[in-house]
Amino acid sequence: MAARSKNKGIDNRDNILKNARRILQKKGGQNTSLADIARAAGISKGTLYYYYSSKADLIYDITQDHMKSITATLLKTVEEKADTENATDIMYLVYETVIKAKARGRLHLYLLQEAVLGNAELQKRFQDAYSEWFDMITTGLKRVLKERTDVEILAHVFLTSLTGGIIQQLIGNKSLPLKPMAQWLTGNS
Amino acid sequence: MAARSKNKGIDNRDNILKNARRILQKKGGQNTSLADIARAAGISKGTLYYYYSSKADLIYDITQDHMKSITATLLKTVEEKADTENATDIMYLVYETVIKAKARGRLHLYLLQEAVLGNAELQKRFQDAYSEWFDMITTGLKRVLKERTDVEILAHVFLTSLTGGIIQQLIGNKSLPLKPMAQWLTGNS
Amino acid sequence: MAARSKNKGIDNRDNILKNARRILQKKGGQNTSLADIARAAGISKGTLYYYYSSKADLIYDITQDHMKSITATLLKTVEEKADTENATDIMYLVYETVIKAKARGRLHLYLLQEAVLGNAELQKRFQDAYSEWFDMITTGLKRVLKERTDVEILAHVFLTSLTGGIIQQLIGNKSLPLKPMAQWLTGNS
Amino acid sequence: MAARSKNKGIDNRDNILKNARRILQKKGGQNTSLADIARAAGISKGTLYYYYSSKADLIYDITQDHMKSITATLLKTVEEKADTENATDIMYLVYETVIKAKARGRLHLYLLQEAVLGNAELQKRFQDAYSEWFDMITTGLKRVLKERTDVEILAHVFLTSLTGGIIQQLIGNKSLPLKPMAQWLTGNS
DNA sequence: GATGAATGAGTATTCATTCAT
DNA sequence: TATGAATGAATACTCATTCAT
Repeated sequence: MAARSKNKGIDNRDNILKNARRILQKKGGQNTSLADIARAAGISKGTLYYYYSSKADLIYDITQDHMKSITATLLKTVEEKADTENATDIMYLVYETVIKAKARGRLHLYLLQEAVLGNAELQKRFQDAYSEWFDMITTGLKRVLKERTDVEILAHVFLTSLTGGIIQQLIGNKSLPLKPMAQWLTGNS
Repeated sequence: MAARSKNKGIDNRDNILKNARRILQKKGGQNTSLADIARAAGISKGTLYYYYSSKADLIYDITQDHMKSITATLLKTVEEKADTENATDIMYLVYETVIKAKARGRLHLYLLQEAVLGNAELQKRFQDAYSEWFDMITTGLKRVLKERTDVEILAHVFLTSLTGGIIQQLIGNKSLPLKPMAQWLTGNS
Repeated sequence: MAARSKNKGIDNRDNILKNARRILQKKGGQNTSLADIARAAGISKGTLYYYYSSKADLIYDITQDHMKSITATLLKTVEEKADTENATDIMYLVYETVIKAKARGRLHLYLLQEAVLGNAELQKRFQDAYSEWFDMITTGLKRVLKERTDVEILAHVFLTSLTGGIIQQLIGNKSLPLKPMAQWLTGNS
Repeated sequence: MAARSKNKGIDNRDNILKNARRILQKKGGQNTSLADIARAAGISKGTLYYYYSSKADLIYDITQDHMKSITATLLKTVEEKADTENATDIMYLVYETVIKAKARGRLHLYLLQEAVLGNAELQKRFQDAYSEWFDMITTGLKRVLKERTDVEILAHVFLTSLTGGIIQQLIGNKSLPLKPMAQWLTGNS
């Protein structure tokens, strides 16, 4: 829709992106204006519009960045430990790591809202991210649970549960028994 | 905090509530102003404020309504069928029923956002709802899966997965294998 | 302009008046709505309009009440003590009594504003009050300062200074040397 | 509290200020909205907020302007004529000049109200202005009434009387004998 | 007499977006 | 490249006033 990746001033875009994510995580989406983001990035509103032709454009790139960040977290946890740890520990670690990053969760919820509110491009990005994470989880689990044939279903259950866990964390529900849940999920036959 | 359930003009409050939910589900929270809600309810903005002293006040009642609606859906599915159906079918039915109600999901996401954005009253309401649903699910499952001792953990996994499923549905992810997931969840030993 | 002293329900009007003055003094004019006044008087807004056909109408009666209250204060101070005390003490007492009644001063300022903002009836009321107070002061001073011929000018200086003193008190200026000022005013030859 | 004198767009701030004072003097504070002020200044409401981040912020600058204007008037009258005229004439001239500027008086009353209604910053400004005027009057009078030791008390009486005179003028009281009052004030021994 | 319900015009404030320089 | 200035439409909320019962 909007012109993206103009290839000009990539460092500037990076600077904007970093600061935008930082302030969005701190203040929450609805409380952050473009003026706030510009100020956080140390540039003027005019300059912001020089690099991003609309708010939707900026939000798309922020989403991109955000998704990559989650993917990196998953990758680090799943890939690096897949050989040394058992499935339960990995799953628990993912639960803990992803769910407890509350500021990131708040940003996630905000971007979700933007996507759901009719931004088709953003929705596509979320769907792609889900696929990507699904593949990573499946691949990781297959390496540990070699003999199991239900890994894909397990991955779906786990991923949806992970998303739901983020939500629960955001509304302050501290009582989720993440460790037993991880045990239960991997204790399947 | 805000005076609620003053018992005055209950019918009109109901009218407002119904229409507010309807339009919020259709247009999404961020795109709906109090003026829109008043228009949808066929009253003036002034009248809206006669019944609800602030937007937060109105949203709280909408949340109340919304939660009750989900609870009723769950209750109907879980309680009524608990004796005649097996656990897998019940779980699948809940998945389908709750997840596929897309408009309701959009409202859910909006209320969630409001809660997360610092509305403590609303957060409490969400936490209470989670407890309530957890109890219902647990009770229902215990009736069917009499011999199982892991019902509570199963309930947690299922409920988080259910929430995550709502999110996936909202971003247009049609590929969740809900039936196999339900089977997998109840197939545990 | 508006129909006043309808002779019906005088006690109710009195009740409204008393409570209106009380709450206006407490909360200040701009922060007090007719709803507040009705609530303070323990009646509905509808009833308020039954007794007063407009806000201006109510404010006129409040002004009437307020002026009478100041007049009574002046009368009590000037008349009762005119024989036993000297002019300086009386003047100082008036200064102190009128200026230090801060809540009443705040109401005075509010009514003043209303009058100045184009309410001719109210302006007339203020002018009449000034005349009345002027006469009282003059009469009182003449009784004490029998031989003086400049009493009327003194009364004008004193009355304007008194009004100015109320203002100074309202903005928190505590440094007015009221006693020396009273001495100075009566020390004239 | 609010960021003032940002040094940006001083000319436009001046334009806003001038027009704000003009329209406030004409219509009175309660009848003038920010929309009115913007219209009077020939700019949009948005632009008004570009220069003033809140109504209180704008009002503070207007007060500043207004106070300076009165100070300048006083200075011109007191300082320039202090050597050539006698005390009575100076005092009378101040009475006349300050009291008769009715539009300015209306603005004064409005700002007073704002200050009294809990705006601490504004109250401080009024107190400071009183001190400043007091010093000017005292200095001016001392130059003319060299031998007098009661100049400070006289200055207090005169300044309060001056404020009271403004009020009387605002409610349309034309009968104040300013000349005799000035004579009386300087005729003290 | 008394009131609850309804209203509509008005208020300060926000913010994404545009544009001349 | 970069920005300061300007905008207008939108937003939540207030309040004096009306009126049917």
